[in-house]
Amino acid sequence: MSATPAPTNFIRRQIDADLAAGRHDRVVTRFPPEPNGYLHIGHAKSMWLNFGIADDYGGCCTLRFDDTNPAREDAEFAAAIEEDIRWLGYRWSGIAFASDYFEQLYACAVELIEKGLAYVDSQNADDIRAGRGTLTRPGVDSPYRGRPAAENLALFEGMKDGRYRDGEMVLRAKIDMASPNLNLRDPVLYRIRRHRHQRTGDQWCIYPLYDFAHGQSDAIEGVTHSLCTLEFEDHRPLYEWFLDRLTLAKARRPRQIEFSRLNLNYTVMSKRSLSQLVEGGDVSGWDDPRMPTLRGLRRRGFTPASIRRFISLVGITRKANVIEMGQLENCVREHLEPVAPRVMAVIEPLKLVIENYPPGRTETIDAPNHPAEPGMGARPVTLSRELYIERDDFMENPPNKFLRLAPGREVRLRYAFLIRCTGVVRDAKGRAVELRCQYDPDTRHGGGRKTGIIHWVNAGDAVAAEVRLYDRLLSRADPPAGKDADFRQFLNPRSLVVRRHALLEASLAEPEPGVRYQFERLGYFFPDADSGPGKLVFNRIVTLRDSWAKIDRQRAAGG
RNA sequence: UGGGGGAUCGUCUAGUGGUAGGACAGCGGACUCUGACUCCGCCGGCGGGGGUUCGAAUCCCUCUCCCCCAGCCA
Repeated sequence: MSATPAPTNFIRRQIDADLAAGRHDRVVTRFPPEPNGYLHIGHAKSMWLNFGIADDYGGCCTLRFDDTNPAREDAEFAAAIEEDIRWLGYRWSGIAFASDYFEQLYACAVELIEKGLAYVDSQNADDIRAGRGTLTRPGVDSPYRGRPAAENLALFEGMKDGRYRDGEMVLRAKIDMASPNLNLRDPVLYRIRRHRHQRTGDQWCIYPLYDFAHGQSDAIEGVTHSLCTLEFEDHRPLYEWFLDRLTLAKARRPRQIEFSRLNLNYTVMSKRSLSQLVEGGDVSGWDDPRMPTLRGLRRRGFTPASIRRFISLVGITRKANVIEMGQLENCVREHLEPVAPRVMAVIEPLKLVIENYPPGRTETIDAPNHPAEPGMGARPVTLSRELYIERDDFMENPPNKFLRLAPGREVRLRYAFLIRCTGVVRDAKGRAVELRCQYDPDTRHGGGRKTGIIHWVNAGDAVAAEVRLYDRLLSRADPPAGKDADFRQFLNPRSLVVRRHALLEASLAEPEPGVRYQFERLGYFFPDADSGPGKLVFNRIVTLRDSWAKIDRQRAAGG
């Protein structure tokens, strides 16, 4: 067992310094999703950080929904988010909504107006955009920038009271239209939006924007460290600009610290891209087992612990990164290997008849549920004259290192005896449909491993099932990312392979709820939500490491 | 080409003037009734160039490359 790396990072060091300097005497963080979609594994990084830090420092972490844009948000998303957070294993110390603070935020806006730091702009969106300038050219002042405070106050109140049309005017901070930081070029604080809000209903027709709501919400909640992703770095001066000027919680200001977001290769992570997959029908929904959403990972069979472990391994820095999917896969293998009960299942069955095994006879084998954990017990497995093996475990003209079955070759049936292939029954097209074998009863407890070992199921009592084999969503590790880039052309056509005629050993007729099984030699599997009485559907969470596949690939590549 | 960030093995990450370490991947081997697991070994890195210093991934200068920002989204 390797030593767990010390869970330190630049953020924790900053917190240590803040505590040492007496800037704060406790630690308060928050996890602030917008309830406009489902959580994905990138959010897991934020949760790991925010909840983890609060926990380790004896502080608290609230769940705060950033619900400042009623046009995009709804209560169903909020409920789904809560469910996903709990599933991942995190518990919030309190729950809040930015909309809880609408009244206070409004008061903050009034305070800014009174101080001459905000004004109502009657330009339309296009004019505001034009006036903002560009990356290299400064903006120009709005013709309404000089409105006296009293007029702004009256206008803003009118906005609140619904006396103007949507988009007719906005409230802007009066900062600096020539700032090299575009966020400081008189950012919009409030817009008029007549849209029923999931929580406040029709009480408001003006809504604050993120930049104005977030920092103040942090301050109201007593957040000490506001952790967010790197793209908000340029917003920090604005975050602080408000805090510097508002009477709200001036003494103990939250500190915003940014870290880089999580990226995984062979998939996409942005809400935009994920929506495209769902809307384009490329996946079955937000919980499709191929999706990097928490719901997708959950349905696939990933464990919360493996995801948390993954995040802890990946670490927290400010560097752009793309983590290898293999890292995540390894984490779930690492979790499941010592705990997953072993069973035998044949995904693509090929019939096998043991010619010298008496018809009608059966025997029962006690197969251990785990090779290294006797405490996990054993289950009975039936063996008889007719079995099914994996089609891949037979090859007519095997290459050198093929340790499986082939005409004339010998192999061990897992937990049973050696068999030798003595004949192949073929269909009209010459495809093998049945193997004839002879077994050697004296090899039942043979020691040492001299042949290959293959798994099998008994024809008489095997259970039918559908098995869904998942692979990476995309065929390309680094798909095009931009707004107009079409990553969908790189969808992996084999990201889902359905095997409808799999056969499982009889013990799997009623899978234990919540248990991830290892199908020996194949991978880890979990019952899909589509499973029901009389219909078994298993998802492959991840394959086992497979050095034969590697040899095979090399052979194919090298000729 | 304005501003803000970032560059350490293939990938992620530790390091904060004193032997560049870990994880994953890869390669080789041992073990094995899972080509699994486990174990052992190997491979492989400080973006480039200067400077300071007894000593630099770390400090200074310079160059290069990468990411983010022009929503009344978050």
